[in-house]
This record gives sequence, C-alpha cells and structure tokens, in this order.
Amino acid sequence: MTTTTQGFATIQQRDLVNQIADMLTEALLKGDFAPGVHLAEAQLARDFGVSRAPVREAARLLESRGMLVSQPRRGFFVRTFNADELEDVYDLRLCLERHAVRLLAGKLTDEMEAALTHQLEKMRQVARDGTAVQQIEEDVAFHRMLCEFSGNQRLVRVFDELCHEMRFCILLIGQLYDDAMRVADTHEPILEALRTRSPDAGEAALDYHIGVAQQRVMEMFRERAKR
Amino acid sequence: MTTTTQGFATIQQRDLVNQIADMLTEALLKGDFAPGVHLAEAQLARDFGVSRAPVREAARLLESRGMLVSQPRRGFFVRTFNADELEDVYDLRLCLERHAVRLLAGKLTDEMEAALTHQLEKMRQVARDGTAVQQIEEDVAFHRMLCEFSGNQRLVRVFDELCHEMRFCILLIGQLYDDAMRVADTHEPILEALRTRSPDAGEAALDYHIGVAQQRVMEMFRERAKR
DNA sequence: AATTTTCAAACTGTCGACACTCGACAGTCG
DNA sequence: CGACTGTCGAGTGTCGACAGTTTGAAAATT
Repeated sequence: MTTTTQGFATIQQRDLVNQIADMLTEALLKGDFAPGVHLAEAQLARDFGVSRAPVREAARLLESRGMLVSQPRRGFFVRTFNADELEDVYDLRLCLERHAVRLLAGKLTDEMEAALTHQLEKMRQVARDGTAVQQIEEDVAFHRMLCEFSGNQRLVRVFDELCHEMRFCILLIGQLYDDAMRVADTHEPILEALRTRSPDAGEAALDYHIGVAQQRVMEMFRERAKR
Repeated sequence: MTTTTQGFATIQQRDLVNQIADMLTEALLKGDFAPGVHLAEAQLARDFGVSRAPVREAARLLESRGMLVSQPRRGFFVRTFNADELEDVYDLRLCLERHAVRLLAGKLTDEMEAALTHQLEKMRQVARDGTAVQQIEEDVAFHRMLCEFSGNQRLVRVFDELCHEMRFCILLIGQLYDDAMRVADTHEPILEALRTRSPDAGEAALDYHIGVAQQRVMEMFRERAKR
C-alpha cells in the first residue's frame, strides 16, 4: 500500500468516461432528467465539451447499472420504474441480505461487531443533524457492511447494483425519512440478533426491517404514480 | 480462430456490437483465450474486419458481464477465476434459487409444472444422445425456469449473469458430466417438492442438488489449478 | 378537416486518425 | 558491473467525419 512512492498523482488523468458517468449519475439522481426521456449523445457531448465516444461509453456503463436503457438505432433513455420492478428489487434485496445475515451470524468477529455498532451510531448522528441524502447513504452503508462481512464478494456486487436502482427510485420519490431516528433504531434488532449469533433471529429482524422499508417506499411510489 | 473477415457481413446494419460480443463470448467459452491474457482492440478489430469502436463497446459489455476486466490505459484482459470467486458464485446462485423455489411453491400453475416436466424430459433426452454443451444448456434452462416462474424478473437477470460466469468456469474446466442421466435425475426431487407445493422440501432438494454440483465443480477446479 | 406523403433536421453506428501513455530495450554514465 | 536515461514501438483514449436511419412537421391529397 503506502509505499514510498510520491503521494501525488493518481488523480490526474482519470478517465473521461468515469467523470462523465459520475456527472450523469448525479444528474439522474438529482432528477434533472425525467424518466423515459431520450438522452442524445451529441447533445450531451456538447454539454460536457467532449466528443461522443466517451459519452457513449459512459452511457453503456449506466445501462449496465440499470439506470439507462438503450434501443437499437434510437439511443439511450432514462430508465423508468413501475411498481412491479421496484417490488422485484426490494424482494431481491431481502433475499441477498437474508443470506448475508445468515452467513454472518456464523462468523461475526469482534471487529465486525464494532464496525456495525459504530455505523449504527453514525446513523443516529445524521438522523439528528444531517440531510436526507446523508441519512440514506449511512443507512445503505450499514446494509452494505452486512453483505461485505458475509464474505461473499459477488453478493456485494449485486447488492451495489440494487442500491443504485433503489437510490434512483427513492430520490425520484422525494423525501422518505420523516423520522430518521426511528428508522435508525430499527436496525438495532438486527445487530442484536447477530451479537447472539442467531441466524434465525437475524433473518426475522431483517425481514421485519426491510418489509417496513419496502412497504413505505412502495406506498409513496404508488401515490406518486397517480399524478 | 473464427475470423470471418471475408465471410461477408450478411445484415450487419443491425448491430455489430452484439455480433462481436457474441463471437467474443463464444471464443472465450471455447477457450481460445487463456485467462489473464491481454485483448488488444486493434488486433480484434482487424480480426473481425471492423473498426475499434464496436470492439470497444463489445468489450465493455463483456466486462459488465464479468468475463473481461479492464485496467485504465492498459486495456482489456480475460477474467481469471480463483476458487474463492467460484465458490461465491455458487453460493449466490444457491441463494437466488432457494428464494425462487420458495416463491414458486406458492404460485405454481399447471402450465409451469408442465413446462418444468417437459424440460426435465428434454434433459434426459440430451443425456442419452447429446453433447456436453447441450447437456449443460438444458440443465441451465431448467434452473432458469425456476427463476423465471418465481415472477421476479430482476432475480432472473442476476441469475443470467451468474450463468455466464459458471459456463465460463465449467467449460474452462473441461468436461463435467460423466453421468448426465444421473445428473438429470437429481432434478426430480425439486420438481416433486414443487408439485406438493412445499417450500421447505423444495429448498432442501435444491440445497442438496446444488451442493453436489458445487462440490463437483470446485473439486475439478482445484485439481485443474494445480497444473 | 382529417389523413397520407414528403422532406429536412437530428441522431446513431461506424470509421480512420492523432495524441498521449506505458513498457521494453539499449545506450550512457558513474 | 549496475543504475539511470533516452528512444521506440505498441496500444489506449479521444476526436471529427460520413452514411444510413429515425423523427417530427410541413406539404399534399382526399
């Protein structure tokens, strides 16, 4: 890691593709583009002041993340979500995290427990004084830890993909956390079950926690869809 | 390799990228490229008789499918697998299919049952007179049906990704099915559990079935890794 | 007025070219 | 003899251009 090589560098010539992908992602999450709208390569290229090639690649990247879809000869469009798709995402997420918790219950180390406890504390902190975006990020970070500590890296990758989609939906809905502190608290039972190394209790706690979140999101989504 | 440079480009107005991606996939699965080897864009472009742009995009596509990896300024390399990664893939697959079977047990229709029964028959048929590739494909098709009938499309997408990786590994190992008929038969208990609409029995049958498959693949993989 | 046809602008898919970077090799200097 | 430096070839990142397609609206027809 920290070899004696100079500490500078490494930040300079970062790919245009990644920069563009990041900007596009941000713009999408901020809601600058309505779902279903057509993204013209040439237009974006002009906006970013680059040629179409890197824009194209960035768009492909976002497509693989499920934030854009492409149609042959027609180009890229902002991904639209319907209630069923959103439900699938949450269902799959539950499937993954259940598995993660089950694995984790059998191998939880003190370091892991400390990290999770610390993360929960962080959630409570931003629940007091933090933005909605921060609250969502810290929440996601907790769940991501569960996946990461499970030891299955492939599972983490899928979880990350799902998170992209969930963020996309959630920020598309508007705010979500009316009582962030209570939301933070509902993570406690999961951690508690892990502390006792009980897979079943962990799974049950998770079922309840994610079930509530899903119900809440779905409700707001359906309500919003009416307009 | 299959340089169809002059083979003439039928209706290539359609989508060069997908054609190239398919050819590359086939070449990878056939083992034309050793794991870890560098794929030069210009070289591939010459081989395919096209420019670098579509090759690049196809490579990005395969990267998102986990068959290639890229390093900035260095290009694309054939994905390498180690035993841990392969284990993660199988573990995740089990997680997904368990969930699928659980869901499916509660909603199995006659049509679905018929389709699964038919697929199982097909597996037995290619077990008698079919190539190893066919046997693998029909096997995968059965499991894919389980996912598809679960109703969660997002789950199917992840399953497909995993299949790509598993195929990649399996064909990299060499043959697998020494007794294809017996392998086909081990799907029967899963179907039987579904017929009785029992989630627990289905899960148990699946656990056993995939557990055996994983053990077998891992064993061969480790053995091969020694060389 | 409604519907079909025509047509031009906009856009995508693909291509060839150029600049810059990386790694290897050889030559230079201590 | 070994370490450093300059050079060269290979390869990626990016660009501008061209051809064929799609789109949307004006023009023509019923």
